[in-house]
Amino acid sequence: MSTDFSIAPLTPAGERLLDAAADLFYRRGIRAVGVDLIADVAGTTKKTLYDRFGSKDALVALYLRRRAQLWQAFVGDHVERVPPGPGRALAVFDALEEWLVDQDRGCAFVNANAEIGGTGHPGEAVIRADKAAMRALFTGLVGGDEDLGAQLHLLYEGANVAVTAGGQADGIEQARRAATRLLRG
Amino acid sequence: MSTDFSIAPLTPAGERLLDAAADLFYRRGIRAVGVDLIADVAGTTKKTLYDRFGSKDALVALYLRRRAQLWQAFVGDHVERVPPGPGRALAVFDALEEWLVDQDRGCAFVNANAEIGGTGHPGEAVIRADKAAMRALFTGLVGGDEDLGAQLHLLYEGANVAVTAGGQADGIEQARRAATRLLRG
DNA sequence: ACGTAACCATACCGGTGGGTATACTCGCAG
DNA sequence: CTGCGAGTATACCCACCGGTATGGTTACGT
Repeated sequence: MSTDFSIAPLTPAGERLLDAAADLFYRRGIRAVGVDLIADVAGTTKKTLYDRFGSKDALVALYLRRRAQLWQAFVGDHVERVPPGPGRALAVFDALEEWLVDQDRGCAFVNANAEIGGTGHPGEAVIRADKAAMRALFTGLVGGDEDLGAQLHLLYEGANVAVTAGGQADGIEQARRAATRLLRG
Repeated sequence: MSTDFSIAPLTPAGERLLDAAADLFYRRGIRAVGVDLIADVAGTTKKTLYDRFGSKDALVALYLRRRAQLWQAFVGDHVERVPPGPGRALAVFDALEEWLVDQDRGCAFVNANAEIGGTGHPGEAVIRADKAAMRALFTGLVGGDEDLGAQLHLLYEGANVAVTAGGQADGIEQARRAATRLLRG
């Protein structure tokens, strides 16, 4: 299970382009955002975009890879601030709650999958890898119990959807409560 | 909570258009499908499409409304085949499993939300309503316990995502097991 | 001093997007 | 027999899509 999606260093304009693309792709959707707009927002030109990334698809894949890195670092930090034990699994839900304050369009990977799933797009592998990583994270936090890890992961994904697409304000709190009950065995 | 999205009767060409649109929107995504293609697949013309539906947005909203009706009827049938009791909540997961055999692109509402969420699109209300209906269904099936209903709903949404975007083959089975444990109190 | 990588500006390409216009045929109800 | 709703066929509109071409300006390493 290769989860190593390292990102090569970028030139300044390339960095600005990826920043702008990430923000626009997440907030408006991938197909809804054209390369002209990305270059505009980044304060550069389409030429530079294609010089750096080669294609829109490659830029999309890079956006997803970087997003996976950022989120996994974010949730990792949250988890490590809690003493080892069952509380660490619950800390993932705290991390999600905090993350969603700014990122109110839900899971970027679920959203991207809606647009590029089943097309052979280079970003699909990144989506799968992130979901597998989250499941593995939960499994690790509960001492290797793969069933329990998978079930906590379902609550995590469900909370994300319920809050975002369903407008259910207490989705994460409910997920935490259900997780607590599952953790009690 | 208005969940009444009745669908007016359609002319024959209108029916074919809605059928074609529903299939294409679900399988390829909303923005990825143009009105020309829809008219083509339906064996009619763009003119007729606009005569019947007025705009692509209206057609999308209708697609979502009809999809919600179909799914809720499907899951309702499954539930009613099981004797009253906790088994009925588990039957929803059986329904989902069966449904996903053909509909392998996951939840149409989650996917649609990825594309039109936050844009003021007429379809957004349908998405929210379907999620609320599913939560209410679970709550009703467990005798009105809103917390338990919401938590089962999270497992349902999570399973849908894990199977589709995550490629997790046993997602529904894990959801069933977690649900069983939550139902045991 | 020279090459080169990074960047900017602009124009262009074919294809497609949603949506409109015109004009014609059919079947049916008054 | 006339009017109308449904449908067909085709052509058109402008905006935007992803992607390319040309040509020029900096700054830096050798």
